[in-house]
Amino acid sequence: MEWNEEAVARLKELWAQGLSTAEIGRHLNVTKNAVVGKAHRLGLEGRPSPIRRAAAAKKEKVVAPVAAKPERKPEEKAVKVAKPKAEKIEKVQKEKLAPAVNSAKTAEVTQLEMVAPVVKKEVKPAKKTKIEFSTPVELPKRRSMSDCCWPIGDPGTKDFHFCGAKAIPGKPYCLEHVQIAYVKLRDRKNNVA
DNA sequence: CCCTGATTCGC
DNA sequence: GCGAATCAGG
Repeated sequence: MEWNEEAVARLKELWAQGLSTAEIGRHLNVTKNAVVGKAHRLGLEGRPSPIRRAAAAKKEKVVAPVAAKPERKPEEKAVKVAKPKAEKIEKVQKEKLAPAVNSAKTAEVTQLEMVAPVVKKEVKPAKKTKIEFSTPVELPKRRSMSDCCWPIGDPGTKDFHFCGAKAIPGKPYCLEHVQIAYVKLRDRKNNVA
């Protein structure tokens, strides 16, 4: 991909509009990786990412020394200095210690087992969730199963009601609302634009 | 399994 | 510099 000025300009614009990297990629005929890679290199401010590698790494470090003395002061500098190389070394060491353990989650479990190996097989019964109904609102009743139950108006308000038209056999909605209700994910996405 | 964005690293 | 591969969360 040749990132000429025009391509970069479009990338920046679409990025600023909040489009996803994959969407921008579609517009520019490149992959999302290309987009995010370029954005990264351009120093564009990233959007909220689902993953937080830094946070995850921090958590690992916090979780590990559970049994350690709590008196130690946090070593901000030491954390800041950590570099990719250090991460690699850490990873290697971790693998040496526990070859089968790779995720932070399982690492936590391992820790717990080491602390209290006797109870590791304890099985907790399924949680019972108590369902409470708060100030029930009288809902309009669908007259019969053959009536469309597409909601109209805001639930909880007086004029809220169901469509009530003749429903398509086997479906809870009439023809009009069946068409709204059953939309393929991809199409819905494109329609929203 | 679909999506997301971020990072790594061979090219 | 580039972006596929990979990671990791939703």
